[in-house]
Amino acid sequence: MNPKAKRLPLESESSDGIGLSLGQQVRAHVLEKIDSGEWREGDRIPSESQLADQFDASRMTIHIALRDLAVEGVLVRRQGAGTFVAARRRQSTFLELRNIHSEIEERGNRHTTDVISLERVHCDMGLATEMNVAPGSELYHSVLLHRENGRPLQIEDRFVNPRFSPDFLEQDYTQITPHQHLMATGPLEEVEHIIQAVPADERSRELLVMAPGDPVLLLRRRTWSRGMVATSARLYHPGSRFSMAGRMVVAR
Amino acid sequence: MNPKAKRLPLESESSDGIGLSLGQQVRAHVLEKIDSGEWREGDRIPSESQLADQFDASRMTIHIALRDLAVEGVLVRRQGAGTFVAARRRQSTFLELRNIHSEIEERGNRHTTDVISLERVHCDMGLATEMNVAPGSELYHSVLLHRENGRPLQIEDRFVNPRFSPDFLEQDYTQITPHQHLMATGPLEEVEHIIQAVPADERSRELLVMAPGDPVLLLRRRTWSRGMVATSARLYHPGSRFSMAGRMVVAR
DNA sequence: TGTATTTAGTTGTATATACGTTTAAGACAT
DNA sequence: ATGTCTTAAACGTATATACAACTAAATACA
Repeated sequence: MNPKAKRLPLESESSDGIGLSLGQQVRAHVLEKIDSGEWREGDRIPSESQLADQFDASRMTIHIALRDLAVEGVLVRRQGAGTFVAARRRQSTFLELRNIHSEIEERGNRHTTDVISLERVHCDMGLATEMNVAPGSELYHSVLLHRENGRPLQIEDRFVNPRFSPDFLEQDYTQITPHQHLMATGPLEEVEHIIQAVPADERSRELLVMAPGDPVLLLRRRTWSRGMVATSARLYHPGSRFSMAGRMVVAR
Repeated sequence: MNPKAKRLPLESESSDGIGLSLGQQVRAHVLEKIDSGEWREGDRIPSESQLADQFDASRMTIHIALRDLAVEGVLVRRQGAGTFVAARRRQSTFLELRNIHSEIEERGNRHTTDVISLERVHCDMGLATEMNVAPGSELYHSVLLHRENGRPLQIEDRFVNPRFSPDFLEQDYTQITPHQHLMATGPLEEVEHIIQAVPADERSRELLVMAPGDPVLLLRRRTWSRGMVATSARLYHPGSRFSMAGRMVVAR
């Protein structure tokens, strides 16, 4: 690299990095490439030297920026091989977006889905609050029954914001899960979970083939994407056949 | 600092850092000081220059080591002020060690505890497996009723390994919670949580003053410390008055 | 006494350089 | 086709230096 004038600290002229230090610009650049999807999981990103040329920075500056991202788990670096986009961080079991499909398959069992209903609805006040839309707005509503080896395990009662997923009703939910479709539709930004034990209502008792007196373990989940409530789901499970477990090693 | 001979990479002579790079030695040193309790939360640690002298390293080497620890959340660094030991990382709501006392107080309510029983027991096969001790071993057993503003909210049914906390039975659980006592007894290493919805048994219905048909939200928790199962607890909550909620922003 | 101002100390950022370590791919011989 | 060797490329670690930015305490001043 040619000798270059000392740059004025904290005074950067780059088009997309106003006010950011060089290292921060590099960081932002990498995160933007990943967020935009241009660089995907496992992709190799440009080498330190290439980025150093591109940003007119020294290799050490690039090195430290990438190193930080590696410590944070965004990148994986392999000496001699290169720098790669890390696999998305797994969340802890409870807060993980529990995907009934993967869950069942991980146990080596067969997952099937019955579509109970799939329709447009207009929301009432309560639902409008829940989905953060205007009362009376159109929403998509699906009710599915998930089975493990034929045995009912979960009723998925879901409302979807059409603005988030306009083609939600056109999918074949015997083939993919709404979860899969929605995850492919937009980036997950925030999740809210509420766990409750409730008495079984009639629909649950019938669809889930529950014994009298057996309560329901209800998981309510709202997810945010692109700044809106993308979907709100109620997941009903038979208390006698379903529990949620998580184990964690305490940090430090 | 005096000019010093180039050190042979990866060949360190320090007493407690055999085979570790300089940066790793610094890292290990800092973590050891924190783990041993010599440096506590909020303490200011030696400056980069002091550590550089101490390790006969350049300030940049120290800087990068401390910077990494800051990214990981072990340290907090304030330009101009110094480097401090960070507060212990909070865990996410679900997996957080839910402490009924803080939970109630955070809502601005009054927490009281009834001691239902507190005794020595000898464990059967199932309990021995659960606590990972020999069948017939002595265990401590406590049953407490936690109230929020006088209203029953949780039955805490707990077994404790005497080897972990020999003085468990001598505490006054109307004043402190077992949770507080146990946390002060040893470092938390691992936690297992299982959440279930179960029909209310007679004891729960009575103690928790539950309506007929109201199910119990049961949280089972085992914690490991110093390599053993320190305690196993069953926390019973009235389904109609209790839910667990958690909200998280998705990483990245 | 109370308020600015200065100053020493500390971290933040960046560069240029040097050499070690690891990986993957190509060359080559078998 | 297979295995070995070489080599270029990529990351890892460390140093010395320079200056910017910030903080807290000391100092000067009104």
